Amino acid sequence: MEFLTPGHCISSIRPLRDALDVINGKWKLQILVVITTGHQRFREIERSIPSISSKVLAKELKDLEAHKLIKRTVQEGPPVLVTYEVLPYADSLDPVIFALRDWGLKHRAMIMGPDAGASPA
Amino acid sequence: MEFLTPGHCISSIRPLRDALDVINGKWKLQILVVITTGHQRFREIERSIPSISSKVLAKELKDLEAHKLIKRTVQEGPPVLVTYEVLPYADSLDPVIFALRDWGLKHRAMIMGPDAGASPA
DNA sequence: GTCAGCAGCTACCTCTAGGTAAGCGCTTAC
DNA sequence: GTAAGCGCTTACCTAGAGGTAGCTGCTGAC
Repeated sequence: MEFLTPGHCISSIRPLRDALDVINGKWKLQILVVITTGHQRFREIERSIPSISSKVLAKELKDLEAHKLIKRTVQEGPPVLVTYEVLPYADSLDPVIFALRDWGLKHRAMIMGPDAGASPA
Repeated sequence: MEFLTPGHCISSIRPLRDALDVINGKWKLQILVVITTGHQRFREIERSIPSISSKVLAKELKDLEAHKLIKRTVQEGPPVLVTYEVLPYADSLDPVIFALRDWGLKHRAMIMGPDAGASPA
């Protein structure tokens, strides 16, 4: 880590805090992934994320919308439909999601040992 | 995001959760960065991270140690010294830290507008 | 009529992260 | 002797994250 010299400490920490302030909690990135994979309806998203509740989902969706990461669209009709989609800006989070996902895979492998390639559930 | 098709949803989410379970909270990555930059002593780390308390720092350091990300070394002497250093395994988190840091920078720039390059504090 | 689905919202609770303040035993410096 | 630094620890508190349950008004299927 050549760029991380003592003097640059604060300048490395502040952006980290900025990022963590936005994507904190355990749900936001998961929700982004799920919407990206094509689940655009509220109930659909809810069912795609194990053990999330509708209350939490509603709150997180509002947060994500406030941060300009997703867009909520209401299709009027007699059956009112709501769809969520990720905004282009959310794509900038891809490196974060990839890095986290990769590390999660490695970490699980390290904890389970090399003999546990694909654990169920 | 070509790899993210609906069918692969769960397989993308689980690693994400695994990772978030380990580096949750707003402090752990910051602490790793600070130790990496050469601050190895408790008080030093504490002073390097704005507004962290010794209580929280002590707890987070224990967590990081339990996750095999840092090592605590006690140098006996009459003045007992404790040093913390990141373990090689923690380097695997570099991509995560980089991605987060970069995104934090971009995000701040986007929020502040292009006219706010380097804000004070 | 009844049940299910849609997209949430409300009220209630618990649990944890985290903040505040103080103090411990030790050592060195003044 | 007093103050300050070291590496913490304890006790107390608040804020918010998150879980549980049930409900709304609407529509469509049986």
